[in-house]
Amino acid sequence: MAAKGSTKASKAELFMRSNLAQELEFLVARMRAAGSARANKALEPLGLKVRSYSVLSLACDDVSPTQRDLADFLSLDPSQIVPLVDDLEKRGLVTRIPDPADRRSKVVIATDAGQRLYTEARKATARSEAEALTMLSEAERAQLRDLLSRVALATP
Amino acid sequence: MAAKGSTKASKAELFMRSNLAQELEFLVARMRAAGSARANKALEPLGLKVRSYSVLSLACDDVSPTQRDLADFLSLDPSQIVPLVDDLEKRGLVTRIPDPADRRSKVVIATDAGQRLYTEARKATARSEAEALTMLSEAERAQLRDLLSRVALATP
DNA sequence: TTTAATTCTTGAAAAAGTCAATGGTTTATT
DNA sequence: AATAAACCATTGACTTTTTCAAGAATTAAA
Repeated sequence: MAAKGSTKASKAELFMRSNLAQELEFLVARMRAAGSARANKALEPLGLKVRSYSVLSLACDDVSPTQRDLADFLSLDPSQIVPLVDDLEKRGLVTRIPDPADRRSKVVIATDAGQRLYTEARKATARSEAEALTMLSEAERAQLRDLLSRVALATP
Repeated sequence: MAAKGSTKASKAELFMRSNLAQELEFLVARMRAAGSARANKALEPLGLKVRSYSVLSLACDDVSPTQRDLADFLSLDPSQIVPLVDDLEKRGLVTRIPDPADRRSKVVIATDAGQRLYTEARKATARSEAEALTMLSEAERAQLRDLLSRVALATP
């Protein structure tokens, strides 16, 4: 093959040096696109997506999340939580428990079946995350996790 | 006010310690949600969104992106690029130039007006990014940028 | 030359996001 | 205590985004 102006490899490098590629917002969006595609694939055999997995995870945790809590923490509209919990509840993975302290709220708690499925799902997302981070050392992964959590969990 | 079991502050801390909050995928999704909301607001006065800004940025750069390049680099379907470029082109900010080397492709290049708007828009996104990173030192921001770019720009 | 791939584009369908309104409940104000 | 204001889950309408498949034009491979 003769020189054709630009090979595929050098073009990729060109894009990596673009101004946009230096912007954090772009890098985060790109990482999220690749990451959620990969995670969705890993979760598919379990009948979960990133969204429903996130709800299930919090329902398994000891945080006793109300649906409002879920909406806030997952950056979703409260109306989006409804069908997510509906689906998990229909499948017997979580239950809505009216909060005794505030009967407006419903706390979403995992059933035993939900806990078991979560254990499997967590393995899948861990593998998926490891795949995404092969180019980083263990120390670098810890560093990235620390920096990201400080930014992502900052109280607005 | 009497102790009510859990204050709002301690509940937030509880969520921050949840298993989900340790997952990179989740942190990235959350950071992206907050970041793109903020950036969209910052770009609104200029008639841009994160998407159209990204296209404009690459059209201003010296990478001569085809629409396919834009789709790949921005993690979008090629059919999503069409209306984005349509809009920018209607506003006289970019032009579609048929690639002489491959007449199937169209290279998207910014006009002078596009370059000028981009200069303003870049200031807005820079401010937006700075707002999001107030809790990090300059060294930590550089570190985060480095780690993120190594992950987000890795050749799949 | 024929076949296969690729690029842009269109259009349809599914999924996700936004927003206002409602019934039931709690908090704040008077 | 009574009234008003605020809040939660849910519904429904609406817009935007995403995903796919197909087609015309062009290039690459056989």
